[in-house]
Amino acid sequence: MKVAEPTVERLVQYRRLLDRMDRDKVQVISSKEIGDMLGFKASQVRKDLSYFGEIGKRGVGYNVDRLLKHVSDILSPPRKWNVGLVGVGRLGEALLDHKAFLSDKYEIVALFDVSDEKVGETFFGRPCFHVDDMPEKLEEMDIEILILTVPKDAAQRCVDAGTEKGQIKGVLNFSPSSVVAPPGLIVYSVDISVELEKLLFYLKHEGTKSI
Amino acid sequence: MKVAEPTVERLVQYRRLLDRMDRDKVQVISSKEIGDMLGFKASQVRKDLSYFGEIGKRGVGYNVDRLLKHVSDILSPPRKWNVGLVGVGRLGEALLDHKAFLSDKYEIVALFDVSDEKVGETFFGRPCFHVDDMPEKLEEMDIEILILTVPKDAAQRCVDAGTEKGQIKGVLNFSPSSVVAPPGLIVYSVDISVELEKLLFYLKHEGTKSI
DNA sequence: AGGTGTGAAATCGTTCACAGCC
DNA sequence: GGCTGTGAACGATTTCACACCT
Repeated sequence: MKVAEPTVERLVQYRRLLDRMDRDKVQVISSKEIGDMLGFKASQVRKDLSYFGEIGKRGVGYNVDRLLKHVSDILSPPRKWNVGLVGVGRLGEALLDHKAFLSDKYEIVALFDVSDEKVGETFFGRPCFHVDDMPEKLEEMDIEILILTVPKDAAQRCVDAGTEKGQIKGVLNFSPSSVVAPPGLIVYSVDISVELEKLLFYLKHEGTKSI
Repeated sequence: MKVAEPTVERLVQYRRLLDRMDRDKVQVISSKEIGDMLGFKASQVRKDLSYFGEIGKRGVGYNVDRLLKHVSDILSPPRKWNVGLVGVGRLGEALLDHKAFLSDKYEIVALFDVSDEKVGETFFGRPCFHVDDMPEKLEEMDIEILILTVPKDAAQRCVDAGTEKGQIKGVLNFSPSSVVAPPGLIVYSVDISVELEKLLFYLKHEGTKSI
C-alpha cells in the first residue's frame, strides 16, 4: 500500500494523542475531537484512518484503545533499527538526551566525531568512534540509520562514508545543507534555520499562513 | 502576493547556495545547475524565481550577484525581530549556540525557564527570566517571536502566556506536541521524533520516498 | 440523531513543453 | 544553440457531501 507523506506525519500525531487519551482513561473519541485537538479537519482525520480499514463505529466514534493499537501497528517497524549519530556537538548531545529518542523501535548505538577529545570517550553510555572508521564500524554494529548533527561542510562526506559499503538505508540530516543521495537511500532533512526563515517570511507577509 | 510554503522553503535554500556561489566568485548560474545542486527540477527553480519578476537572461542564465540580492530582498523582513527562547535545557542551549541563529534579522534577546538554578543567570550573554514573568518581560523587551524548547506539557502554557497580551506573532515550537493557536498567530513546529518516525515508516515500506 | 467511510469535486503544487530572447 | 518565463497538463492532497450504520 502506498501512503502519502502528510498522512504518515499525521498518523504519528494521532498515535501520540491516542496514547495520552488512553492513559487518561478516555474510551471513545470522534474524528472531530481528534481534529480539534491537533488542528486538522474531521474529514481529514477520517480519511487518514480509513486507509487502513474500517476501524470506527458509525454513530459512535473510535474506540481509543483499539485505534491506538491499530495506528501503532501501522507505524511500527518490523524490527529494531540501530542508529549512528555523527557529530557530538551541542545539538548532537541534545538529541542523545532527547526523550523522543527513547524508543523500542530504534536505538542510538554509536557516535562518530572527528575530535580527538571525543573519540574513545563515552557519551550517555554510547561509545564515540572516529568518522574515518565509519564504514567498518557501521557494518560491524549493523547500523542502518544515520543522524547527522555535523557542520554543513561535513554532511555530504558523512553520507558518502555511510553508503560506501551500502549498508545505510536512511539519514536524518540536521545540518544546514542539502545532500545528494544515491537512489534508494531515504534522506530527511530538518533544517532549523529554514524553519525560522519561513516563519519570518510569513510574519512579514502577515497572516497568510498557519499550521 | 501569495507564495506557497514549499516555494519559500526553496527560496531559503537558493539564497544559501547563491551566497556560497557569490563568495566563490561564480558569476552566472543556470536553473539546471541550481536544481542539480539542491535536488530540484530545473523547471521548478525557474518557476520559483519567476514569481518575483524576470530576473534571468534567456540563453544565458542568472547573474549570481543580482539573483542573490533579489532573493534576499524577497526573504528579508523589513526590520529586526526580537526573539525569546523558552526552556533552557540541552536543546535550548544547542540552539542558542547554533550558527543558524546568528543573523541580522532576528536576535534572541531573552531566555525563560522555570528552574531556580537558571532564572537570574546569563547564558551565552542572554539573561534568563522566570516563565511566570513572560507577559511583562515580552512586552518590556518588545519580543514578538518565541522559540519553544520546553517539555511537551509546557508548550501550550507558553503559547498562552505569550499571547496573553497579544504581542507574540510567531512561534517556532520544538516540543513534541501540537499547540492550539489563536487566529493570526503563526506556529511552525519542528518535531524531531516525528521526522524519525516518518523515516522509519518509509524504511519499512522500502524505497517509496526520497528527500 | 450522530458519526463513520468514501467517491467526487476542489484545491494546491509540480512538471511539461514550447514560445521568446540572447 | 542554449536557457528563461509561463500557460497548460498533470499529479497529489484536502475538503465536501452524502450514503450508510448504530
